[in-house]
Amino acid sequence: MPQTSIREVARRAGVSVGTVSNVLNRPNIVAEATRDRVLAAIEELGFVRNESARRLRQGPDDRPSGRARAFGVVVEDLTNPYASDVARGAELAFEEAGFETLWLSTDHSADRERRALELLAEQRAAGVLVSSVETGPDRIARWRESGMCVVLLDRAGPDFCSAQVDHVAGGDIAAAHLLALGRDRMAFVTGVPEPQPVVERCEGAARTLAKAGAGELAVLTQDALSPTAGQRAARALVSMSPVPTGVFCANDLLAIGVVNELVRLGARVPEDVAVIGYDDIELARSSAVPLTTIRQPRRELGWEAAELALAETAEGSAHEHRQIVLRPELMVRESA
Amino acid sequence: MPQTSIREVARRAGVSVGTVSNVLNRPNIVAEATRDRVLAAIEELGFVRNESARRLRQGPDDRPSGRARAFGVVVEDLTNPYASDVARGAELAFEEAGFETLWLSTDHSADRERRALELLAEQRAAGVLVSSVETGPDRIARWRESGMCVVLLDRAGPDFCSAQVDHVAGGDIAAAHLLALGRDRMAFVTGVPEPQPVVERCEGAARTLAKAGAGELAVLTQDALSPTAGQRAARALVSMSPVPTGVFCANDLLAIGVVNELVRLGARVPEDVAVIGYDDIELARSSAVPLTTIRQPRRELGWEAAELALAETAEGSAHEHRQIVLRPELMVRESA
DNA sequence: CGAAGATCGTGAATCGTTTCAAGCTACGCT
DNA sequence: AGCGTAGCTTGAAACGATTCACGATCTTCG
Repeated sequence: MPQTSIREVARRAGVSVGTVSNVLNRPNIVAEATRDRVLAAIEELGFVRNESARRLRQGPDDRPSGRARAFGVVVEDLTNPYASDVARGAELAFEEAGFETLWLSTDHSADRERRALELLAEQRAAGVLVSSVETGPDRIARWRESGMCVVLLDRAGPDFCSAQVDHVAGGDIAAAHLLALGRDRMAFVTGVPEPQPVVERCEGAARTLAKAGAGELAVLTQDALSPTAGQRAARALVSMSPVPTGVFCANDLLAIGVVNELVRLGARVPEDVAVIGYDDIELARSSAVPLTTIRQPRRELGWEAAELALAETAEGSAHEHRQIVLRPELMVRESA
Repeated sequence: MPQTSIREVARRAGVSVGTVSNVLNRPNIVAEATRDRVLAAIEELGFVRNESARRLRQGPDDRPSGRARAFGVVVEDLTNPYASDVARGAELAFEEAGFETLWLSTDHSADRERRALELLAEQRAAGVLVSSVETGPDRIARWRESGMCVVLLDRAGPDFCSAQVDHVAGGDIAAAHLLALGRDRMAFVTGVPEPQPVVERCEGAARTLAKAGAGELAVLTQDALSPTAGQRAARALVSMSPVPTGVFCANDLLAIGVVNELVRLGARVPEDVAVIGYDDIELARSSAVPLTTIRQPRRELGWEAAELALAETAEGSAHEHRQIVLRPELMVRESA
């Protein structure tokens, strides 16, 4: 395990360590012959830069030392395609700006969230996009003080940059569409743990119903936001009296489960029950009854959040926090 | 940005830097009063350990210095639920052993793959699980020389530990099941870019067909492994003559698209065409026609790979490479 | 021919943390 | 009192890469 260091490369090439470093960082100021000799030595020894050492001693002597060229993206569950698409969008923006992206998921544990942010702080990441925020504001303030910029994903906060989708508007759009189809006995299907955005979708829908003078929005809460939970919800729906004529689901996975089980139980979609989902995952387009749904600009969300983080990093203390709100979009297919 | 360092904490608490370090790493050898004073100072100054410096100076003076307590998981596409489940399984094992996990995806780019592995090498990660391997063996050998252990995911290699699912057996199981149902006009639906495992599933199925003396396996290659690609495949299937009676799909997403479109086009599943998928994603269970599919032990795969990596790291040079092969399992539902 | 640039290389200082040998106290024992 | 010991603390030496003020050559031109 002889950690090949820059020093051994220098010895092998018959130059000083400073020159090796120059070959690595400003190849153009080194004479070609020397450069080739150094590169050859690097190749022969299989030298790989030690990023820790590099970060430790960094920046011209006045600048604060040692920020990594990396951002973290902390979300609740990376196995959820919504989250991984947002992360991917962010990664694209960061990559373009020459930054690495660290994907971290908290799996709904406050402990893991704290751990993830602590990790990023210890790594001296340039900043972080967080969607899951269980941590108290004091602790966040502290990380920020230590120089890491924090952008909220899908949440808002007075002292933060944030990028979010207008979920209230999404709920409104969905409910208005169902009302326009004459479906005024409406149910909202959701599952726990219920993320804030889902709560807002429900509010938006409820408000629109109230404004239109239609009946109450019946809320069915399942134990997850998954297709199988949707199937259970469908069974509950058909046993209600009267059976709702419009169903708005907290996400597409639920909606797909609801539609499949409704069809299975003999209800026609959308004739008997109109169903509308949320997210526009790829499957929505190609399920048995193509799903009408609310499309969220997912990659764009991640991309915009990343741009905010990059701006905040670049602008330094002159920075003013900005809140970006993206509007979701109704995709009309066949289920409603 | 005054990077609060251990030195300032020491000054504030009126102790030496060595003592602060001891509070951080071996709290029990420090007198309680001192420890409290140091902890208070840390709290007041908002001190966060600099992980780069820590890693740089590490290990008792003989051991090779500076391996991070982190492993990388490099897969092709983290937005694919299969990959993220494998990664999650690995993360669980690593977490239990006190290691961090870095998720990296290559998005089918050899460049990004090289970048990802280079990144891990530069970070001095303890090791890496890779499923995407476009990189030549010489370069891998080099990383390994530099002390990083490499475990192959879903691939095998003579000089590596590896964990994989027996895809040939998976193809065999699927084809045998369809044969047992009397479906001997069989098609295989796949998409490009076609991962090695998919190629093996196809081989397994073809071999089983040949052994049974049934007809050729017709192969339909689409431009992706997605539901919409599946829909296109379905349209191609019904225009074949004779129309195949059994369809084996490279993954469940394709299969769901195939089933939905077949139903839409008026074919009955499984009466007219039996369809079998691969992966057993959650949706397979709850699609319009619950999907018969081959279940892969995904988290377990990640977990086992992680255990191999941990073992290799622990055993050092005494280590002997092991190949783990997990067997997939037939899940009979309604589509076949 | 000699001074002024231009072009390259050098090597010591530095980043923040951990480790370890050595030092310091307070205490118990003879 | 003298000595040993246990319990804490100290301070300096690493770790590996980067930077920067200086040298050392080599060109160019009055």
